[in-house]
Amino acid sequence: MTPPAKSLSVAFGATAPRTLGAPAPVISISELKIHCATCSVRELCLPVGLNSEEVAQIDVLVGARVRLRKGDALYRVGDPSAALYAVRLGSLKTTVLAEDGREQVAGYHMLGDIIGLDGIGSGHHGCQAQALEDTEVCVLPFERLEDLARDLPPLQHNLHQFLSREITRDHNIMLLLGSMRAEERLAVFLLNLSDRYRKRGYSSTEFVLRMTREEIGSYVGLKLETVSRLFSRFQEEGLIQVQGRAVKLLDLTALKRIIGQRG
Amino acid sequence: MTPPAKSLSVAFGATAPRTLGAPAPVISISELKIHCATCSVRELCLPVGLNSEEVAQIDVLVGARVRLRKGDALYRVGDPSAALYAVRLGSLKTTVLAEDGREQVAGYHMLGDIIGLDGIGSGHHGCQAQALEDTEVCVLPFERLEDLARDLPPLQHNLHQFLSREITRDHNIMLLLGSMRAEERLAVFLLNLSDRYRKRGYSSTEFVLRMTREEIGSYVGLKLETVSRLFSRFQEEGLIQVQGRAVKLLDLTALKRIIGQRG
DNA sequence: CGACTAGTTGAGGCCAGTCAATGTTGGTGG
DNA sequence: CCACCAACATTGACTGGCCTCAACTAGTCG
Repeated sequence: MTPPAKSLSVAFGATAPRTLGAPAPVISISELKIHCATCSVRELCLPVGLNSEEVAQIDVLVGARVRLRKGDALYRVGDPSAALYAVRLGSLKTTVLAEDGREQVAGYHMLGDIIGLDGIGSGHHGCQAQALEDTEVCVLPFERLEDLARDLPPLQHNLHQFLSREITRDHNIMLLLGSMRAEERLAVFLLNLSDRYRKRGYSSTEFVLRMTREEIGSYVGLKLETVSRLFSRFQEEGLIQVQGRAVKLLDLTALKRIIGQRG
Repeated sequence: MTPPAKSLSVAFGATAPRTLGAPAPVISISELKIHCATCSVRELCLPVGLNSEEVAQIDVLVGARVRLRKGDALYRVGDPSAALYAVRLGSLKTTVLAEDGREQVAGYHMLGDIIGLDGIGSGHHGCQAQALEDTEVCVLPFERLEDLARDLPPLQHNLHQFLSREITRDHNIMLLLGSMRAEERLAVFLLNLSDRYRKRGYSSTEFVLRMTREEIGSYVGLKLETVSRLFSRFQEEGLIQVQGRAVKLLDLTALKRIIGQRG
């Protein structure tokens, strides 16, 4: 349909990252090939067994890297969706916007996460992805991904797994938002982060939050003051230690015990 | 991999519907072929243009129908996931379960909806699907669906659209649960139902709810008493007319105006 | 240094939850 | 056909958890 090289730059033109409210976006697009075969996050992006020949085929797929500075948007609501993105470095938040301007953080994404899955259906993004710090993502043009998936059943299955897992993840957040008390929500949030850091080889008990209290609140359906108060209370109770965005989880068992406790 | 006929009954053995709490499930599985080509809900299940030859191929895919009686579970949390299901008749709810037993309704599904999308990733269902009335679904064995999708790019794309749309839908519910007031939530719920009935050729202003107040409440993050009170208030204000589960929307504009109004 | 953003903490209010009593509906069996 | 029962729904009184508003502090960046 579209010539391989060209389609990529078209995709970029359409989904050009830009600082919200800023007039002229400054983005670095590295055309230097990053080979999946030597990429340190490969086992996160491509979890099931692909042999080296198959990985080589995926290498062809990966169009380029995009570098984002803190605050830059990778894509915004309504942008045409032409690609998925694999987080190589840094982290992002995705937010859904209501018509009246209300914002809901739909997810926080770090190393190895695949984002942009929501745009495939309608052809344009239903949410916005924004870098929480300096960030790098690999671009996976979706049309090429579909083509390749037809030849590589394991890749096809992988893709379905990513989509399906995202649905399961969202269901769990719905459970949190729909039926948990403030305490529980924050405990779930912290334990979830802990788990994800652990899986990536970082400390699961000591990390730096990349988002503000307000952003945390938006994610778990609370106001920023409530988040702040709960952090303080958890600290008083010896569950955690907080110093601004630096968090240390002191008592994982107690945190887990909070979840499921009725009022 | 698995012989076509056998794999189907295996799938049924694994995901056998059963009444919750009932000792012996009574399910009707009709082995009679329903041909997609003559199915009245085809344009809902298969939205993009497939030619008649391609539809014939999908016919081969559809394994059987499952009949469910009100209350029967199509699948439950933890059941191995081997198929997607297309709703041919009736309606279902899907619910997520917390470890402590709390239940959150994740969605209501009617004519033409595809469910079971959450199970693909992990290989087992992360939620439970239960019939709200007498219901019939078509079984789409997932392995065969993946095989066929490799030969039929439009089908492949369709599948991705379904998965992606489910994600977008979930994001919108997260927005609702995370940042809307009770009034707004119920207005969104009613307008969403209205819209879906309209798209299916039913009245968009007069319909019968298939779920209890408690189930509505679970879906939108409210208690059943709050749902009941709001229905009464909407009626007093002339927005709707309620008689048990029969609902008539009298003022769609006013209902839409509710959404986005800050406390 | 001043302006700004992010975070903490307190006082008070309100929306939705809780508890409880009563009404309504639909299915079942005598 | 009607009596009965269980599930569902409505409504009221009260409570409480989280939000709102507001003051203050701590960093950060030009």
